[in-house]
Amino acid sequence: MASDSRPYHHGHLRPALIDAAVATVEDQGPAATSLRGVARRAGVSHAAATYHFGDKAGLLTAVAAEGYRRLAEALRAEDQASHSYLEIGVAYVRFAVNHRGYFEVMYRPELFHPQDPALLEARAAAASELYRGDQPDADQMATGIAAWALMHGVATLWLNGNMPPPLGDDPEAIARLVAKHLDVAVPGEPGADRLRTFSRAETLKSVAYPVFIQMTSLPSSPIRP
Amino acid sequence: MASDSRPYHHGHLRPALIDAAVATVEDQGPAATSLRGVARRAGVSHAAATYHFGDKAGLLTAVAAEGYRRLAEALRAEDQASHSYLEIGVAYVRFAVNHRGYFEVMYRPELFHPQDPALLEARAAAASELYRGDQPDADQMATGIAAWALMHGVATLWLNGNMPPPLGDDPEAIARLVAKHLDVAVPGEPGADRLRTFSRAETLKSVAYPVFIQMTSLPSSPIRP
DNA sequence: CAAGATATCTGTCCAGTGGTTAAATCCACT
DNA sequence: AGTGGATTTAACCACTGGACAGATATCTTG
Repeated sequence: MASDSRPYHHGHLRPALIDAAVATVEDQGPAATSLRGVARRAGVSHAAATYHFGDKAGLLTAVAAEGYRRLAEALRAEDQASHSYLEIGVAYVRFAVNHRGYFEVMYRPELFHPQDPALLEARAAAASELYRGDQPDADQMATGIAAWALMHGVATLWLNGNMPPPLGDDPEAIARLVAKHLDVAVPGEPGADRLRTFSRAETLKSVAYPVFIQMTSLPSSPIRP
Repeated sequence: MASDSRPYHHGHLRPALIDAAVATVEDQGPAATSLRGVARRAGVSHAAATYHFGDKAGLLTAVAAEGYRRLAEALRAEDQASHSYLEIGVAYVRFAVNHRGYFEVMYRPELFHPQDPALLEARAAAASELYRGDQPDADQMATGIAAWALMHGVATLWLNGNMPPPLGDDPEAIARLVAKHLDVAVPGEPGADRLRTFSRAETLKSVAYPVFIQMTSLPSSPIRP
């Protein structure tokens, strides 16, 4: 009832526009992504997109929110599959590379509405799905940030084309290689010496997830006034 | 001879436009930066900017090139001042934060002409200034990439407003905190066990710089076709 | 099933943008 | 003085994001 020959009502235009936006970001880059181009790609007028999302930033806000949902799902799936902290980090890089359309929007707050309730809720939902424990202390948080920053750095440098070619063209392999240099021991914590590497499942709940939930408390990006 | 009351010829329009572009990126963000806005800021018509840089991407190419020059200068100065590998990493983060107008352009190759000769030369000059040694092997390179990715991740997460507030608002302090978790030992290298931390000057030439020079060999960013 | 009411989408208009081109202005040199 | 080249402006084009009125479809409610 909605696919005869271009009916007046699309039926599922909202998700179709998000898909079109992601696809456009993926092959044109975020800078060259236009509201009208996305609408054209979906086969509707640009005003239809405005109706659903308010403005261009609103569309990209929806892209970012959906991205957080999918990132959370990917990390959760990897957790259940491998129970490996290292592999969760690798999954983060894999997500960035395989879904760069989402990823490249998610970490450019100047492109969307960083205070949008739906976006915040998607982040919070992702976090609450992952996090089930106590608040981390400062040392635990620093450890988690180190892991996150390392994987985020690998992902962004790879996406920017800044990885030295001799390292090969497999971003996941690079992530594993680099992760060997991360020391996830929490200083002063009992058993710290046997947690030197990035691969103990036990550190998962106490190190990575606390960081992820803190992420959701959003520092209301100090970027633009 | 060039500052009476708005002479027809500016005299130093090229650098003035670069400054205006950096300032605009700094307080509007890269997405909202327009060629016309930059020209207005410099007090000239947009066509004058086009004359000097060809197009908007050309202007941002010049911004990126100048950014690489300044980054190299900052890292070199820190090296001579402290001889500390850790502090060079901190200086990288400091540069990103204090000169975000440059930094945010440098790592967005979709904004400029990544193959521009002047840009490549600036990167190469920065690298040759820093690098004076042999080609690194794969292990050394992985170690350097780990350090670079970690600091790059800290810098970008901070710029994006994604650092958890409890960590404080000093990005350099966060960089030092996080760096404690980086293990710069090169596996299988003699003396690896005593290089566990991120602060030995001796590792400087053999770890950080090789990465930086490899960076200049430019993988011709696989990003956009 | 008729008749609003509502949701969804289009067409049109506006100011602003990036880019091109011709013309104007200035400067250096003879 | 005046010619030639460098620099800048002005005018134009196609496009963008956004606003709005109106068209079309769907949903209610009688």
